[in-house]
Amino acid sequence: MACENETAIVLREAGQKVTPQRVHILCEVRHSGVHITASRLIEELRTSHPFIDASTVYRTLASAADLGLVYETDMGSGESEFEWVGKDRHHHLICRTCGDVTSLDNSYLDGVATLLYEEVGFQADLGHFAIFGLCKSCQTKA
Amino acid sequence: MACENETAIVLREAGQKVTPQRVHILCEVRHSGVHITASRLIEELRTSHPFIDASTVYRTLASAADLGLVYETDMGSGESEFEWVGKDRHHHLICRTCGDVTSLDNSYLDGVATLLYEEVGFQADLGHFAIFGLCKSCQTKA
DNA sequence: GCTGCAACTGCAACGACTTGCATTTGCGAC
DNA sequence: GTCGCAAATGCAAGTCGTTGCAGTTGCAGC
Repeated sequence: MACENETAIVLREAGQKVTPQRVHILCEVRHSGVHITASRLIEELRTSHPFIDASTVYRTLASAADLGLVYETDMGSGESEFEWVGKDRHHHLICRTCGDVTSLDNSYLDGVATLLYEEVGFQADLGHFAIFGLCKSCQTKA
Repeated sequence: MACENETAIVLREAGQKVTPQRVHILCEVRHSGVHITASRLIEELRTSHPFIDASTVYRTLASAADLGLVYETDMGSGESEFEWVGKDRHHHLICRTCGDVTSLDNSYLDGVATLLYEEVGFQADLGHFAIFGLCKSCQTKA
């Protein structure tokens, strides 16, 4: 797959060693589409590459998150979810009732980031944000 | 302490049973000033009330958070922090480098909440928010 | 003051994630 | 091609927080 070569290149450019484990893990995240929980990822890897240890998965994901290759988001369920970083930065609206996740364009919070920098001097890292609340359909149901 | 009576009243009004464990736990949160991590809370309770189980602490805090008595915030360290709900809602700016926490007035994010409700129909729960980034002094140091 | 029941507690087991350490491995230098 | 070392891996043990369940307890009604 071209994906694997590309992932390897990204890793090498980031100054990381290119190991089959890392490539497999990151490819899996990449292919999984949107979010994937750590446990689900480990589950999937167990079938395709049974020799990869869970701790390796967590370490790889943590270092990838540090490098900005993936986003790590706490969805409030006690499990972290991971997502391959694409070109567009976006946020997530998470419904407390039904657990539904909606993507939200970056523009909403950009203003806040600018404001914070101008007034407080705080350089907010608003690249990926989880906002909890009540979604439209759950509001009408309640 | 007057605090304990008051806490008991709050609990009863919320339709919860008033047990010594709950009163102790909530008083501890209240007295701890600003934020306190769950593990630190359990630590403190172990000295003052050694008979309280950790699971009771977590359950009490979870139900208190549901009732809006305390805020639960994920500070990104893997440990949740709890804070007694005062009159003012506010947010936190957390520096990724030095770990410093600054309080932020509620007004900054109110606009975002309104915008979200008008445009997406999502009722965001922005009562208490943790924003990660780089604080002023760490920016100049870097 | 007693009774009944729903809610709360404590225990133990469990799942998610981290950490320490010995071994292995990628890869740049020779 | 092979050497050496830093970095990554796998294993096992440990921590943090959650959950199921049986026993206990607050408290409203009598």
